[in-house]
Amino acid sequence: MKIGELAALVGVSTRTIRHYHHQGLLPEPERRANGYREYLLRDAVILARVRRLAELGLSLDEVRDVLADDQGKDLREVLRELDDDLARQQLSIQKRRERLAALLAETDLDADSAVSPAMASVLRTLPAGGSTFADFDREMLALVDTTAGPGEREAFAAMLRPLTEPEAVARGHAIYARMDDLADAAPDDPRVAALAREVAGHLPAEMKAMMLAATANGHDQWLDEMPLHLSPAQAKVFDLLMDILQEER
Amino acid sequence: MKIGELAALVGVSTRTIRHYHHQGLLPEPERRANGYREYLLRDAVILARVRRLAELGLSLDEVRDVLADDQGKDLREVLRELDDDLARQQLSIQKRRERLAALLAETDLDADSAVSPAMASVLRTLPAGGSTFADFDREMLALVDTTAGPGEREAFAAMLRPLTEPEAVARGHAIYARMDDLADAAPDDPRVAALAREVAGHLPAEMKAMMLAATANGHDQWLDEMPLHLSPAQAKVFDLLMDILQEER
DNA sequence: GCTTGACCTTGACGCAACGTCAACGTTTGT
DNA sequence: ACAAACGTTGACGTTGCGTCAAGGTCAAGC
Repeated sequence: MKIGELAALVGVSTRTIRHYHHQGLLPEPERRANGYREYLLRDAVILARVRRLAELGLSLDEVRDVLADDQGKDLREVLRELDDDLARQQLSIQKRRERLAALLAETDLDADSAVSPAMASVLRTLPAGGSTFADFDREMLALVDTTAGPGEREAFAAMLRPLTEPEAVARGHAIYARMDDLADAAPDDPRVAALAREVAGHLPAEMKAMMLAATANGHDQWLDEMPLHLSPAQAKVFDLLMDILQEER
Repeated sequence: MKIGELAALVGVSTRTIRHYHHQGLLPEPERRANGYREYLLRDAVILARVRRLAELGLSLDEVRDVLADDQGKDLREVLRELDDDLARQQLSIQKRRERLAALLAETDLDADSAVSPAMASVLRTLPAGGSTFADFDREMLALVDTTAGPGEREAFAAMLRPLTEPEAVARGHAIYARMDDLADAAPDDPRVAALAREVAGHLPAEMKAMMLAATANGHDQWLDEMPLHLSPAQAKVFDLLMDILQEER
């Protein structure tokens, strides 16, 4: 039979058959005088076998291997690996669907897709007006929010809740202003230490605990990544803050 | 921050970041005097968003679309489609794992991977010695076996069981020989009609039913595909056989 | 004999989402 | 001062075919 007939018989495209020839999965058959490939039933059998394995999810390379040491010895091994692989895929899809469901539930309430709704509501009430450092802080919070896992986001936003109360907002506003003032200050400026203490008094206990845990945990980077936008004095505030937190513990 | 730092911060490769630039997913940042890209925290936020969506399984094109009409209006729609897609994938993986489990159970008993074990056991007892037509028949059976669904295979093999009993094997042997004899005969040879009647008496009732159902069912091809290897007289045997089956019904 | 349409041939590019050189300039640490 | 590490652009490799491109072949109808 001709290639189109074989293709129709087994249910693949002629391109697929030629591809398999090229990959050595299906031997090239005899040619007719006109150059057409002349297939026999055997070829259909082989092709059908290849398709069966390929449709199970084996790569063409794996199919070739399996067909090569035809003993069925290696076959079971490969199939088991494949099954493990599929099991993993199932799990990962399951997790993705769960995250999706959470995301869908969220966006039903709040259309802001940039950050989680929990964080969005926090950001709405945090001080923002014109402070360079406030902008920096907001971006940092947004970043943490987007990189966190689904459950972590709510926990993180909950941690920030105390900072959204009117008193705390006013106090935060002042802190941002004092941070801005340190933009060009020297690291040993007396305002640095004072501000660190102020911040230590301002932050919720849970947040301090998390910051300590994060630095202890090898996630030391979260501070070291940012100094690009912090002046030396501002960076020093963070250093001192961390020292204070360690002592408090 | 430089590209490597951004990459480490968000947890992707620098290549990925440049790829996103190229795809317009992440705006190209300012350059330093030396040509290095200079990233800000905003970029990290955007990049993290892209990654979140991409890891959910959105294509980069879809991510771009979602980020474009940022209203979250289209987002839910896309997410729902994605969820449907994932559900379908879950199902297909589930089916594949079931087929795999069946295949593994089979191959534990029988290492012949060319055909199903049920068919293998049938083929082992069917007559085979030196007959051209017997070879043809075996190949056709193997082809049907490999192209059939998992459940169908056992049913098909079961249908052939009666033909593996000693008496039937001897009779089949004779039929094959008579088929071989018709290789160069004319279609109106008297042996043709006689052989068709013999075959009709030889085949199990269930198999006849299936053959009739297959031809009635638009699956008319199963005969028309093969004549390449059948002489005109041999093809005529099949035609007459089908006529007889129709009358019997 | 000629056209038309349905096949066949080989060859090559396209796709998704990056990985991985290559060839070269820059920065950083000792 | 020199090597290691990092940055730049550019281009090819991967997987499993789909999809032209540019023809040659064959059967049928005029």
